[in-house]
Amino acid sequence: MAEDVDLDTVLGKAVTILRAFRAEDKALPLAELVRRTGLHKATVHRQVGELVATRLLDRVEGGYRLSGGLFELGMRASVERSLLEVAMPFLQDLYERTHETVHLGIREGHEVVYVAKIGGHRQAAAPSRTGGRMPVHCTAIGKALLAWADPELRREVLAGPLERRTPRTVVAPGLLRRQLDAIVERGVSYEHEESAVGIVCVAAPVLDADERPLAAVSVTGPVTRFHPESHANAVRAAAAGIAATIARRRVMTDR
Amino acid sequence: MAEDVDLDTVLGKAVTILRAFRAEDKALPLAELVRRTGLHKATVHRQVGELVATRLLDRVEGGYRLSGGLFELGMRASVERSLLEVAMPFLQDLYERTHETVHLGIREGHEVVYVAKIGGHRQAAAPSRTGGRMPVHCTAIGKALLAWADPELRREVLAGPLERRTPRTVVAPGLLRRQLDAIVERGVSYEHEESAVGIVCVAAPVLDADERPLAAVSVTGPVTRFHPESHANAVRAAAAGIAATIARRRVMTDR
DNA sequence: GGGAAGCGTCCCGCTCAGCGATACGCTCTT
DNA sequence: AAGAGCGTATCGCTGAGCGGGACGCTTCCC
Repeated sequence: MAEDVDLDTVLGKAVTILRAFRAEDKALPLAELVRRTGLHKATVHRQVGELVATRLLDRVEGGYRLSGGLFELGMRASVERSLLEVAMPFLQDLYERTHETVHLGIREGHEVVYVAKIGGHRQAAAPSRTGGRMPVHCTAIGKALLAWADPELRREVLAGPLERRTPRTVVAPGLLRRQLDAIVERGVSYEHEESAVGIVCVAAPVLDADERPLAAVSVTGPVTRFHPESHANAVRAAAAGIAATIARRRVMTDR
Repeated sequence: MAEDVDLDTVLGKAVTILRAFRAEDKALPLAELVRRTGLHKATVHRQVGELVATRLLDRVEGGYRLSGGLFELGMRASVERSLLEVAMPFLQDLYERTHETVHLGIREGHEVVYVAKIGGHRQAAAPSRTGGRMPVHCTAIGKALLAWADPELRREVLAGPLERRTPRTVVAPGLLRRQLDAIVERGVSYEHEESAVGIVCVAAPVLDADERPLAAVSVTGPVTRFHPESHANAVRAAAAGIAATIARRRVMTDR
């Protein structure tokens, strides 16, 4: 999946085990962890015992699962927290105006990490999850972040392989480049069933004083009833509001 | 601030260091970590180095902070996730009807852990944070969870010391017991400046088929403009909706 | 019903990763 | 100048962690 860690330090193994869990897993049996991590059975067994003792894992019938303590710990991560606290009111407004699924995402490497996802009863069946990842090139948020990114990063992504997620995923570097240029000009990015069939999306970047993208906001809906163009202004306004608040409070000094 | 772990296993130390971070900390210097954990300076130094290598900590100017990777990991914790996914639409509705801060919390020991907090621009200055903790006896959510809890747990809390947070915190076991009984009868719990001055709150429990409390929902506002009684029905309805959805989907098998 | 496969648990000797006392260099403050 | 506080580096000792292996259990299939 992503970058592996040290592999043979105690902590490295523990983290490898924790990362073996996916969001969709309810509980994983020991053998499955052995398979996913490639570690020795005895090692995983012992390690997992310690992880339970330190309350990072819960032992449940059918195996192990990530504990609530880990959830607590994760919510203390400062960058995500402060961004989230500033952005939440604007995301709420956006949801109220559209009543469609609202996302807040940041870029990490060539992927988008969703920091927040809020939606109502009729929300579209988007594959995104809070804390989940998606490639940058096939989502509205990702394209917004990429459009305002360093030229070097943009080049990297355009050069690297562009994974095809649906028939409409943009995998031609030339086309993607033209889209990115258009995005900067318009101030918003669109996605038309490029990451999941039936889903469309509009996003706008949260820019700092130097026009660098800190995050991006999006509204997502099913292609059957959702017209991204008609929400472009709302999304732009939300992103601008977040940016202004950040500038005022001077949160997020780095990254 | 709760149960410590093993202390002298590698993982125990690492977790102790991670737990030394509070939600309000931006970045902690090495020396502060040494102070909070009580570990040897050299040990913390090395350990912290490895935590950075495993991407659980970020090194930033001024020290270290919990990384985005930890946030990701935490969001995969299954219990919190599934509860949150089911509850979110109802919390959104509740926010839209009240435009005050909405909380979702679960009980862990004698404390409440906030799983979600959503609010708008005018939100009350509540001390709660997503992933944060508060004592059960001084919050509306806590009292709701306690009112429907096992008699044994109720007894434990009533017997234990009841920390005074504000002049209005209920610290008399007799009074608290009478409140809890009234809560069960009414179906909602109230808090009048018992955890923080200026803040009032109304909460209702999410009950499973056996009437055991899985979580609780609350609406919080400043005492100056917010009248908890007038939102009791909305909170009750939201909690009931979540309970019904859980029953239908049969999430949260245990805990 | 017997055998094989998969799983969780336990054991045990080897070795190296982690330990913490100590020391050093740097930046402020006094 | 001296001292305090901090981050970093060194360095032997030792026991925690390692992984090959064995054992008992259940499940599934011939």
